Amino acid sequence: MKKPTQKDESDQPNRLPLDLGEKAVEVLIAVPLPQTFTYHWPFEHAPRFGQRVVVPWGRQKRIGLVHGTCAAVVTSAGVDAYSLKPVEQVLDDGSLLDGAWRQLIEFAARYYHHPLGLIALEALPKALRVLNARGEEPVMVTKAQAHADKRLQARQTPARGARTSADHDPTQADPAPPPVLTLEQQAAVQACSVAAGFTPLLLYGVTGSGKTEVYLHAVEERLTRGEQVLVLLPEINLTPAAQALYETRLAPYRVVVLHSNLPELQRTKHWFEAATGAADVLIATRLGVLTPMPRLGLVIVDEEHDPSYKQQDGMRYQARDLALMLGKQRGVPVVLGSATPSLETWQKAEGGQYKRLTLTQRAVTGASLPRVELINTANFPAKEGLSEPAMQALVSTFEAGKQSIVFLNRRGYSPQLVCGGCGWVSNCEHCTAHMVWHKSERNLRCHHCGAAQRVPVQCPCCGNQDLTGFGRGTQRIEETLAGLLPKATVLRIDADSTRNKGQMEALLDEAHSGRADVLVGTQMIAKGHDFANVNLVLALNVDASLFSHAYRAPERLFAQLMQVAGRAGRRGGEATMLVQTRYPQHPLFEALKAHDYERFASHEMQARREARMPPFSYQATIRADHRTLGNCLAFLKTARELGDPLIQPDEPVYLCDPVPLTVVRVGGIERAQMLIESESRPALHRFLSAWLPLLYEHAGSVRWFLEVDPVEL
DNA sequence: GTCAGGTTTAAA
DNA sequence: TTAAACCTGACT
Repeated sequence: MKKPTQKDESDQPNRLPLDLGEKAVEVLIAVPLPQTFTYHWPFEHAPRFGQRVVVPWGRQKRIGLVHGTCAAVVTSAGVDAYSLKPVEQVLDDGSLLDGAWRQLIEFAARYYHHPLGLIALEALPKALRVLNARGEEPVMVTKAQAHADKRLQARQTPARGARTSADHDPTQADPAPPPVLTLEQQAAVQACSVAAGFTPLLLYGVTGSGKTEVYLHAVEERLTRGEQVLVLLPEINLTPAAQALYETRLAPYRVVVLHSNLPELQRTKHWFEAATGAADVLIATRLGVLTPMPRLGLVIVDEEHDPSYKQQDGMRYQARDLALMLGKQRGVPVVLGSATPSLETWQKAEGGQYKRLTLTQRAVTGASLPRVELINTANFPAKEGLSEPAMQALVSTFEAGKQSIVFLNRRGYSPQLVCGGCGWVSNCEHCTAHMVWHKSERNLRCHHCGAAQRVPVQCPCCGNQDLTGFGRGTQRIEETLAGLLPKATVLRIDADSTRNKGQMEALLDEAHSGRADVLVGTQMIAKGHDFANVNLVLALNVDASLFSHAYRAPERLFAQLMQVAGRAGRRGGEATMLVQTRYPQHPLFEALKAHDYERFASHEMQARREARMPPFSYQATIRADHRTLGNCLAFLKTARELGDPLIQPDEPVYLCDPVPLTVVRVGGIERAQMLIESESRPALHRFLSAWLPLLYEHAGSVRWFLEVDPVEL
């Protein structure tokens, strides 16, 4: 495929520049091509950046975004400048997409080497980027603006610190008065308010130290200045509680939420409110970082270390990194909050590029972090997953009227079903993975491709009826606990039990009300929830992550364990966390016992430095997908041959051997990848820019994509 | 000869 | 990304 470079005027002597005055526009279209598309502008009024237009596209029509005007057009291959197709319709009488927004998406396109048109249009709500059946769309901006003005008028200008809505709503019980800030919290809030211009701040605080209170005060302070605030959270699950809290505490300011599970209409409305400036606070998951916010004054990234900030398809961006760029471009402070910062962030804080605000104590007086004890499974073998001391602790916690959390990062009943006769295992026919036995749903499910089937009554291979589950997931532990504590209420919180709308809230309600005695769950229960009565945390099945060949696995495990530990003892009293492991002497546990993130970080940082791993080097991967692994590897091999001559001697870039992914086949597609490394970020990017155009020409039927700063290798 | 299915290509 | 054109193998 010939890939024309936009406005490439070099080496094309026989092409005539054509003066179209202001009569041509460049339009962004949602197609995976790096260039803009040029159209004739037949209207009297001038085009504006960000206006949506309807343009002919092949034999259909598409919505595009005006990206610029061009005075002169050079005809490029296949395009006759005299027959530029005209823009058919202008959908907006203004534009909500300002220069600041443009800067951010242009940065994202450059940094992630992803087509600008795709990024720009995918950042808009669906209703604004997809032509409806009638083929015409209303003119939106005036309407949105009018709506916004109405909202602004409806909101009485609040007195500083006013909390009117809570006072006036008789249906609502009096909320607890906001807690008094500790000195550390006050200092952190102070640092956020004096921050002027782009200031990256790391709010480093142990779990329960009241980071949320710091956010609330910092946000409120920005709101009184008439600024907007963007609050990013790692998971959709965390948004309802955050919304409720921000709404009561910051009333009557307007708080809106944006995430991918929101009904389409809501999403459009909230986006408009943020983009027109009608909303004051936007609480959002990673996709929120690309929302235009005209009065933006502060960005908060809560749990900045969380891997969910990394988008894992399409443009594979890291929302935390884009949030920092957003802050830099807009000249506003960015607060990154975490008890266990990512090593990338920690390195910047240690180096002084980020200002560190530390909260060392739990905010509730008398609340302390749980005592961490390791149970060596060599000495106390586990029966049905639970060792003797673990069972005793669960029983006595229940008898004392306290709640326990059992953390096991694996859902389903058993990770595989095996035949006692012939050794058959429940492999997925589309993936190199086992199908997980879901006992309560009575099926086998592949967690990679989603395939499901009934549980066979007998072995499909030898007919033996002796089929047993191998390994334990949350469902099986739930069953075991029900047997161990027959009088207790055991609740399971994982992706399966919270699948339907409202289920998560219902389960959390029950947990908070105290009706539940034991909560079994995956990492989902570890994140952000403020359980008052939990005194025991039991972590199971952690050993796989200790020696995983994925180099970030220990970092993730440590963060998860610190996070679940933080669910215990939030309202005072002695709390305990038990970890079942065969390797109690592992240094990760030493740091965990001391609740010492810094020790863990410096140990891990040293290892990364020695291995020249991020953050001491910069990486990208090329992934290749095809039905046959051979084609994937062949493409990557070609890619490497194309890349080698592009490497500059003074800017070393290393192309590693192409390798199949650990899970080679998913949904019948085989996958392989090649790692590209450099100790210089600019060198890496210069190389990628030169290299990628060549790959477009050699892909054939292999599907490929680039990932910058990959998290999983 | 027709049909279903996958693959390639073009889009201003 | 999307849709139509193009190609291939299976089957009446």
